[in-house]
This record gives sequence, C-alpha cells and structure tokens, in this order.
Amino acid sequence: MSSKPKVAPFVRPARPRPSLAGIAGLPARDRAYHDLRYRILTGRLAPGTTLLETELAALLSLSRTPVREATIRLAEEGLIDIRPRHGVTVRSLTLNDVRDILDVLSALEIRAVELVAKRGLGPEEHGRLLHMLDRMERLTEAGDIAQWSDMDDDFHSAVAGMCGNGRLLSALDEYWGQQYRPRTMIVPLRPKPTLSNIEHRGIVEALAAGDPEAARLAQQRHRARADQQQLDLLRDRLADGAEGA
Amino acid sequence: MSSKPKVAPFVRPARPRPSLAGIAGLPARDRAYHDLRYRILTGRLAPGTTLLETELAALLSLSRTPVREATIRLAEEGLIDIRPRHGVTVRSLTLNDVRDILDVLSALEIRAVELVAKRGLGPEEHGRLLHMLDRMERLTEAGDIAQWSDMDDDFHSAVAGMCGNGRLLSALDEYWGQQYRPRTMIVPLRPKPTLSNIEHRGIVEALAAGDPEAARLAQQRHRARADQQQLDLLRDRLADGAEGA
DNA sequence: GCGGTCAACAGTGTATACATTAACCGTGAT
DNA sequence: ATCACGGTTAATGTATACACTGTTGACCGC
Repeated sequence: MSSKPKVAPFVRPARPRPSLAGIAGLPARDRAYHDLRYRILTGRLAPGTTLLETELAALLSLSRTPVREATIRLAEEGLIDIRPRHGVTVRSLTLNDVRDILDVLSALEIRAVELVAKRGLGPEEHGRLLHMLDRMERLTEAGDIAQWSDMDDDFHSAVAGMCGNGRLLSALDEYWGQQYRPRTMIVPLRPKPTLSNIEHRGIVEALAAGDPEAARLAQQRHRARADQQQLDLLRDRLADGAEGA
Repeated sequence: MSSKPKVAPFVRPARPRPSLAGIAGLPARDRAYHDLRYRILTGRLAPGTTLLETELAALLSLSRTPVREATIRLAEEGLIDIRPRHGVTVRSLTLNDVRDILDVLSALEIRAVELVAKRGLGPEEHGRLLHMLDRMERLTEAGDIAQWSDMDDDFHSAVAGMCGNGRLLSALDEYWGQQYRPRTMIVPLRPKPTLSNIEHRGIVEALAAGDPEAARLAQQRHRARADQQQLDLLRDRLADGAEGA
C-alpha cells in the first residue's frame, strides 16, 4: 500500500518540506547536495556563513569533487554564492531578492493551477484538498499558526502536484526552496489566516468546476495578497534588526 | 569602451541566440558548458546522440572533470540525459515535452511583461521596441520568415530584458534554450506572421500605457495562439517522419 | 606615515589515478 | 533452447595530485 505504483503516478508530490529522508543510498554528490540544502533551508547553515571547499568537504567527510558538484548546483539554485578563492557563502536575501523570487514562484504556481483546472479534479483529489482545507480551518481556530503554515505549504504543493507538468514542478521546487527561509522567518508574525482559508476554498471550487480562468484569477489574487503580506512582515522583521533573510 | 559599465544595467539582454562569443577567457568548465550547449542548440549534436564522458572530454580537449561539471548543468536544464554507464544523450523531445516547456516559458514571459508594464516604458525603450516592430513587418511583407523569426526572438527577449528581475530572466533563458531546437525546426513551415505582428503592437501599446492587466492579457493571448500554432506545426513535422525535436 | 610593488601562499581549477559497480557475455544446467 | 549465474570489463564515481592565479602582507621608497 505504501509502496510506489507500477506506472509513474500522474500526480507527484512537490515541495516536500526540507528533509533528508531517503538520501542514504545516493551517490556522494547527491548526498552532499541534499545535506547542504537541508542545512541551509533549516538555518543550520546561517546566511552569510562562508566556508572553503576544503572545509565543506571535511564537514561532510567527502572529498572536494562531489562537494564541488553539489555547490555548483546550489549556486545555480541561488542558495549560495561561489566566490573563487573566498569560499562559498550562504546567500542572505534582501527584500528585493524575495520579491523577485516570489514574482517567479507565483507566476509558476498560477500556471500550475490553470493546468489543474483545465483537466479538472478527480473525486479522490477533490476530497483530499477539501480535507486539507478543513484541517487548516481548525488549526486557524486553534491559533496554531506554525502548523497552519506547514499545511499551507502542503496544500499549495498538493495542488501543484496535480498539474501533470514535471518541468513546472521542478521549477516550483527550486524557487520554493529559495523563499523557504524568509517564509519561515515571518511565521511568528502572521495574523490569523482567515482570508487565506477563504481564498483557498475559492481556488478549490474553481478547480473542481474545471474553470481555468476562474482558477487563475483566484490563485492570482490569493498570491498577490499573500505575497504582499509576506513582504510587509519581512520588512518589519528586517527593520527590527534581524540579519539576512 | 567595450567593457562592462560600473553599475549593473537595469535592462539586461536575455536569450541571445546561440553563440560562443566571449567564452574565450572563461574557465574550462564554462567553456565546456557553452560549447556543448551551442552544439546541441544548433543541431551540431543531434538529438539522440550518445557520448561517453571520455569521448566528450576528447571532443573538447579537456579532462573529464570540467566536462562532468558542464554535463551536470546541461542535464539540469533538460538538454541532455545522463545515464550512468551509458553515456550522456542529447535529449530528443516529444510533443508533450514541448508543450510542458512552452507552458512554463509562457507563464514566465507573461509575468515578465506584467512587470515591465508595471514600471512603464522609457521613451528610448519604447522607440527601440517600435523600431523592431517596423522591421518585423517589413520582413513579413518581404516573406523572409527565417529572419522574422530571429527578430521575433529578439523582440520577446528585449521586452523580457526590461523586467528588472534577474532570476526571472535566468529562468526564461533556461526554458528558452529548451524550446529553441523545436522552434527552429518549424520555421520553414510557418505561414506569414501577420497576426503575431498585430499582437506585438498590442503588447507594446499596453506596456507604453503602463497597464499591467492589459499587457498580461495581450501577452497571454499572443502566447496561447503562437504556442498552439507551434505545437500544430511541430506535430505535422514529426508526423512527416522527422525524428526527435 | 602612506602608497606601491613584489613575493609567498593559499585556494581553486584541472588533470589524473584509483575504487566501485553495473552491463554484458559466456558457460553451464535444466 | 532458454534461463540463471558469475566473471570480466569498461565506465563512472570519488579521491588525490598538481598547476595556476589572485590575495595578502611585508618591505621599500617616497
């Protein structure tokens, strides 16, 4: 039951929360990549941290070769900067960086939602989404914003996962990773996400109705508002003296 | 004179046509990357071509290390497949692949256009775009579809380059590369792009007016129609027995 | 005291050597 | 004849060695 189906599933999970699950058997270069990414996203490697290739290799108990290959990937994803002879530095994002990232991310997510609507929702999928919405509303009432935020990730991830476009999902993953840290930074500042819950319902309705235009509009408005809120909160947080996002 | 300006220009060119200009002084890994990418996009390395790492290294007169680093990048961009112990293979795209790519690309481009409209067009920028439109219309009348197609690239590239979001431009570059080959394949099949020319004018008008919603709509319609046409032509071409896109 | 030049060095970029592992082929049994 | 098993081998994954180049700091001249 818990194992993989024989054919590639039409629906694929996207953007799992940062985790190191299942990297055990992978080649060293992939372990290095996932390990470093995990440390960066969870803050174990704080923004601004600078390490030499040699130090990274020692940290991961590997030689420089796989570590280099991993850092190249991470640099392309925008998580680190490589400055030759100065080491690799964990990127610290400015407000403008976050805005840029969110602009890309929301464009991709809007397209994903359109695609899902174009194909419509199966009953099982619909049920799953509704169930998530219920949970999120209960969490809102209970005031558990942290867990609501995780579920929010899961919800958007679940919807996107139904779009059937693997390249789109990969791109979403990448940019989601880039905004993960600033996003978690402002969780404690969030007000009750009552509006988000309502907007989520609207999105699911449009998806179930198979109406791409309505879905696009709902998703666009939701993201525009939510992203603006995130930027505002982040600005406050940074003004408070928190360093690097 | 020819060197870089002191401050990063606000407008940056995007998606230059495949070229090897200016890779002379770069590190071997970057030369390998650009060289291979160029060969793939221009068809010098045809889809389906398979080469071992050693063979690639010999081809480029380099050792395996920089070649490996280049192939990893190319694989992430979707231009090649790496199958351990079977060599790297130049990807051959199916119609579904192209559709997926265009879905991502158009989503990004729509967002770029929105951003440009949000900030509005300077007089110099406006003039430059209008000038391009004129040229494209003359090329259309002259029936020079090949050159029109190049200018079309340049036009979309120029617009996107004004969006001011570097990450968005990088993503555009990447997906533009993925669709470049199938796009050139169908150039000889294209009808006179009269409609595209009209739509382009509409887009520039919306940009000049600083109306993001109008720009989004114009761009969205343009891409939806043009992409559909491209897919239709490609289907014909593939049905004719052309192998791999 | 300040600025410039040069030399030593550290760190990366590249090449190569070594280990590992999966593909392929041959052999043997059923 | 076909399938299974195992050994061989070739290709990759990883480690290391080497070379090159930018940086840093010291020393000298102004």
